[in-house]
Amino acid sequence: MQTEQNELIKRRLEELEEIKKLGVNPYPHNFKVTSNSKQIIDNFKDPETEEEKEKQKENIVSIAGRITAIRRMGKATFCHIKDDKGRIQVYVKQEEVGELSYKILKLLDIGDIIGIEGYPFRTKTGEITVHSVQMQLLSKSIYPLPVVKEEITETGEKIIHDAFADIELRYRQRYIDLIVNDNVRDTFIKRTKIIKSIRNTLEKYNFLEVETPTLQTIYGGANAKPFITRHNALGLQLYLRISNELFLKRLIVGGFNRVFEFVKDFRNEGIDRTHNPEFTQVEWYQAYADYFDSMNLFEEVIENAVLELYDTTKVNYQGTELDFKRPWKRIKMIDAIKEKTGLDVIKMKRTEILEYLKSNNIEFDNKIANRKGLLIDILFEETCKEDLIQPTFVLDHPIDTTPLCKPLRTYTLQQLEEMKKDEEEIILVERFEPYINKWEIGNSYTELNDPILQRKLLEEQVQRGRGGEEDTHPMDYDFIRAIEVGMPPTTGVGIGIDRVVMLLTNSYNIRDVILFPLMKPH
RNA sequence: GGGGAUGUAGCUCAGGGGUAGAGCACCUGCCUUUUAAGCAGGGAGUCGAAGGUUCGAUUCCUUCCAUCCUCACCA
Repeated sequence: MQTEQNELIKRRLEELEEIKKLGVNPYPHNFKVTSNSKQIIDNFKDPETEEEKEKQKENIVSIAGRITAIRRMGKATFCHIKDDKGRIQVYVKQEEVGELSYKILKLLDIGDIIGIEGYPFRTKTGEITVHSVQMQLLSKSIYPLPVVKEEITETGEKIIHDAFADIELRYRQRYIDLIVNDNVRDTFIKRTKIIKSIRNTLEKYNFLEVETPTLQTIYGGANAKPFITRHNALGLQLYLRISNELFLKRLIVGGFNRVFEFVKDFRNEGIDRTHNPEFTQVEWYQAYADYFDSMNLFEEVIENAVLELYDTTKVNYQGTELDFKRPWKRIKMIDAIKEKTGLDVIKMKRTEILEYLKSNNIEFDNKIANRKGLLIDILFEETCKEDLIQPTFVLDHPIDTTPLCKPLRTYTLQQLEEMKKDEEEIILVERFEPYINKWEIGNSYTELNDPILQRKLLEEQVQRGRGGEEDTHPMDYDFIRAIEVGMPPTTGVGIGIDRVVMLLTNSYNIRDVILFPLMKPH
């Protein structure tokens, strides 16, 4: 659409000129607001006598908002204006606001922002309305908004006409989406409340909120493809973080015993309904604690957020009732597989698992065919994940799935040494993943703090990368040094905020919980 | 990247080989308690883009672009 050529825009530009000719600044600098739509409606009391009615006229409020509907009736006009707290009807009579103001009003459109001084009253049809004694244009809109009309039928059913529903436009022009669609507004308010609640719970337990770099010279803390960028002055290749894990652990080494950070992570991978290239996580790290402590805190953090929003632990997501009440179900990955398939993967040979995967048409990257632990992980994902609807912790993954996690405490040092020599032996680590509605919504470890093993595991990752495996963890010698300096026993957690918000706001697509999701330019 | 669907007025949509339709929005007029306000009249479109077939394409074909769904990829 060519802005200059659009008839509606042209018309509005003409109106703008007319307003200026009347000596009125269409973009004044300020307006004193003393109330809002919700407050007025909540505080309104119907007068019981004529005397009271007259008295109410002295109760002048000042509100401002955007015009969302206009009904002109000659020398009087009704509009609905929308402010930060909701919507309210305004009644303007020429006789009362004066001829100039009424002339201006005639030049106004849906989308314009006005200030109103007046007194609340109830109309014949029963709507609480501000009877305007003064009206001021605060900002003239020249780009036409979609006009959404609501009809409330006799049965009380709400019908929305001409909703602004084009998904692409809604994402690309979120400012319009927010003006027009109340449920969108509501979702993002809830998003903020969820983040605030998580922060509150962590602060209650004396976690310190910190900030770590987004631009990193070595990325790490997860297995993912990074975005690559460049610092000109230093002539340096940099990465946008895929995780902040290694920095938060450095802080644990540095003596902050409890830290957390809300971060944008960036992963250069596919986009779908649960993945956006930039997404939000909160990670926290706690010294002198293990993954059992993390499970407890995880449940509490999420349950608190749900309670904060809904005063109940039950939430409907796309027709499924999810109950976030603590304690959540806990199941070991190995047991989940056994329950579902009858297979005892610990006893099985690698080749037997391979055979099972193939005969069940489960696809996987051939490069990992010789890694028994990763095959088990795939087997789990393909067979068990679909049943994980209610909040469930899946525990104790094979060590091959991560180089940053500590083996189970049940192994003796000697056992571990022997297991490492035998490729058929599966070392399990103290890791858990919380699943809700089949989605991983986080990750947690009893963190590896043995510098010798840490170095060895990262070196293996590098070897695997050279062998052609994708998304292996890069070497970070400074991180190794930090662990060598000595990290106390520690546990850490990451939560995918976007997915949690999706679940708690009944949002189908991750883009519905990200204000400005990535869109290709036209 | 594979498969499926969609793209027509500011918004929501219908239509269909012969040059474009509705409701709302917009414009003009009437209207001082309306509320999907009403009544009367009017204007508005490169039919996503580019090629091709055809006397003629918004419609059929091809390619491209964008979006959604789905699969693959993504601890």
